[in-house]
Amino acid sequence: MGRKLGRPRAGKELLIREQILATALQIIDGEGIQAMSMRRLAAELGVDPMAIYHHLPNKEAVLVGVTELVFSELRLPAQAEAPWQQQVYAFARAYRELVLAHPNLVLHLISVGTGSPALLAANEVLYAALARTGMPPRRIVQAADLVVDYLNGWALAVGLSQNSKLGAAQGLATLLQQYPPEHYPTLSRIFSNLGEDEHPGSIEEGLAFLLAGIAWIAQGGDGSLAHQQGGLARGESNVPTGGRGDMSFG
Amino acid sequence: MGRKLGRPRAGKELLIREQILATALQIIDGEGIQAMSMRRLAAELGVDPMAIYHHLPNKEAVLVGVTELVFSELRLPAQAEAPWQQQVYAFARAYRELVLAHPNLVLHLISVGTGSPALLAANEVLYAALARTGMPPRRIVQAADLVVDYLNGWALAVGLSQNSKLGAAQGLATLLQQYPPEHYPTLSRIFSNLGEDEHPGSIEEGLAFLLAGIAWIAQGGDGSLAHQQGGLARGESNVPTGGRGDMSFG
DNA sequence: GCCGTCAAGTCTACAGCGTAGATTTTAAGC
DNA sequence: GCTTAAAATCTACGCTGTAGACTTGACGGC
Repeated sequence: MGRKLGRPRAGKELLIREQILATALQIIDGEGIQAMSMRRLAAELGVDPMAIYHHLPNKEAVLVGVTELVFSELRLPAQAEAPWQQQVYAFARAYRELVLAHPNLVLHLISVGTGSPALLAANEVLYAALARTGMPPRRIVQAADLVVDYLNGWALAVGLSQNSKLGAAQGLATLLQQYPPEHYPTLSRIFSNLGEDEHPGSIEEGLAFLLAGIAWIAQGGDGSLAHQQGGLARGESNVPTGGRGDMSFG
Repeated sequence: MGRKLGRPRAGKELLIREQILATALQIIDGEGIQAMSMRRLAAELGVDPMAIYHHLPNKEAVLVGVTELVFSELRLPAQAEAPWQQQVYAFARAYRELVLAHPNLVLHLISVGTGSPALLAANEVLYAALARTGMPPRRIVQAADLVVDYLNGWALAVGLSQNSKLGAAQGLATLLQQYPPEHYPTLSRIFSNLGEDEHPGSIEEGLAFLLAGIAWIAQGGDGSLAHQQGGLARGESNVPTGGRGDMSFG
């Protein structure tokens, strides 16, 4: 019988860590993360399920390994001479490419990725770009958190809308059609006056808003509501800008 | 034996949809979403696992029901007179309260929530606030997407860091200590010049940047890199602002 | 009052999951 | 040459979601 037992000849091992992770990524990219079971992965490798455990301690380790494999593809063009806005754009684009290449892995990219050295390098680029604004460290960290949170939120939306191929706003528009227009007047008005050719995968528009805000505050804007026509005068803002978690309504 | 069979007396039903969802939420809040199995839920209700299926078609329906239950708690103060920035803040705060009250449900709040009528009402508030900036519909949708994506990214970070109680930047700082400072010079410099008392749960600072950017563009800023000292002069920006998905590096 | 239909709950069972433990064979180290 | 350890397999356990059959009692129509 073709039943194989015992340790294989040298160099004839059936499995290596690299192959396991590559195959796992293939399954995830092709059929989603829920299709990636240890048994399925083993079948794909033509091997007993338990064989994998000689190379990786458990399923979580496989997923972490796959995530690090993907993050290792992250390559940033270190253009130290460019304006900081372009550097942030470059950071965002690199992350965007990763997410669009592996949308089914998005959740793990966001959660597991934090521990990856490749991500540290990427953050070095982001922080260096933001440091060139001249803002104090505290503001830089806040701005970086803002950029990262936005990109993660956008990435998650991409990952979730993989099936429906709709952006968040697009899904809202569809849902809206089930109700009479007067029920949600603003939404109805705005979406009826909107062109058809929006592309939800874009990240530029959001970043444009975001970088404008960072630039404003870096220039000396106080982040309050003061610099808006018809807004509050400087000093009478009642939105806490440096508060310590006071979010109550009262 | 205490073995119960058959249809119960009128009014003596052991289960109602409402109780099932409330108990499921209790499990999720207390022990995380992975603890919420149908068997566990049934045990908590003192009932056979299959009994649940007479009230909800499957586990996914339970989770959707729980999500809608939580979203139904979302109540926005409709202060139509306030400046639009404060209205956006109010929207963000309401969402924040929801997330902090049920961090273990974050992923479902983001993904399943889209179909909930309560979320439509919340979006009506957000869009109405942004419409008061005077921006054209296309910009309003972009700004709303930005706000929603940021809040979702922030919420996901809260959900993921529930165990470690660390913010994204805080986790970065910890990871950074494993390497010599000269390896990631900018990160090292910034984090060493940073106070200890950062509170990662805050959303105000990010929103301050974000609203500043929206206000700038609403005032007539073009969203390019032009309005930054030392940046590009107006018109020579090579960052696409109205592009159609052209994200290539070349 | 009676009877068919349906609803609520139980019980059994199945396929799939992650993985612990024992077993077999062979490569590598002393 | 002997010992140790590694690679792969096999079996088995407890867990999961849920399909299907069964029991009992409520309810509507006659």
